[in-house]
Amino acid sequence: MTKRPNEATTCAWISLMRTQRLALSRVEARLKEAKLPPLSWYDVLWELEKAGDQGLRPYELEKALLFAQYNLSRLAERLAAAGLIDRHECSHDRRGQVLKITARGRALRRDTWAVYAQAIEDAVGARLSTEEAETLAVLLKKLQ
Amino acid sequence: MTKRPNEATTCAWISLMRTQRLALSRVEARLKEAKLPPLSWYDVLWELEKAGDQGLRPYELEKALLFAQYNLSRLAERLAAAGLIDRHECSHDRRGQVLKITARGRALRRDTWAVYAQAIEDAVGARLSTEEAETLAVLLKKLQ
DNA sequence: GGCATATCAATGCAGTTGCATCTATATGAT
DNA sequence: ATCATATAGATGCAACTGCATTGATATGCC
Repeated sequence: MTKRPNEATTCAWISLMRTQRLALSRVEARLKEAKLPPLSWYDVLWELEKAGDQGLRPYELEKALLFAQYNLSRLAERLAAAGLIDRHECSHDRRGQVLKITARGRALRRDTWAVYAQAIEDAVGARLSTEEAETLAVLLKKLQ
Repeated sequence: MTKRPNEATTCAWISLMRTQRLALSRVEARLKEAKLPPLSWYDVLWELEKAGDQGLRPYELEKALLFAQYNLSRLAERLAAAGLIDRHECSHDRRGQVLKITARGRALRRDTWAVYAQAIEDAVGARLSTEEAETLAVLLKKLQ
């Protein structure tokens, strides 16, 4: 069945696209200003830090972060080149590898978070009450 | 003053980033499936169609669509090459130009909307009540 | 085991984006 | 009018992304 979006739906769609772009560009600008790497680096480092010693497989990161396979492959290459992660052989699947964060990676993640947290607070926290933020998150999750 | 984002704020931030990516990729996939150009083309064509006969200056489009100047410059080049817009000299500002949609451009915009509208309905309309969509739009606009 | 199929990750190539800069013209101050 | 500054838009180059494909291994079926 085909059904046209109503006014509210279209308006929500447009707001979603615009707001995300605006908010993201503000936050990315802060990171750049602080000479920190882009958010995608943070996202990978944080996932790996949470994963701890056992690390994560690239395909697990792909799913967790919604990255395209080839993008993650290249991002991992850059992170490894920068000494922020290590790529280990995977013992029980010789096609694969295991990514683990290094001490340098943890340090950079921590430094990035200092700036990132403030930027999130400015972009979101300062503009919504706690209750509004909760409502927003709930509504957004319905779209996922 | 520095203040850390609270749980709700962080959660809203993450949902905003993830949900937009997911929703956008679903919609773009539909367009691609239908062999239609990407959303950025639609956005420009629609702005120009709304602007009517007098067209719009590139810098006006930049502001309306939050495009970087160089991106719009190149996008306009591609749209013009595809015969979807015309670039006219600007009578009262010889640095500038005026962009106007062509008949082909209008036709493509219309065809794109048929698919786009359905995709928005599936990505948003089908997942939220009208009231929820309105609330979502209001909350998102507070972040702009 | 042997083969067909699926999954993991890398990569060549083309297209796009970001950054910095450039040219041309407009605007404002004197 | 002259000059300094600001704005409109284009562009060279490097980085990144998307697409399609590849190589390597794993898994399921007979």
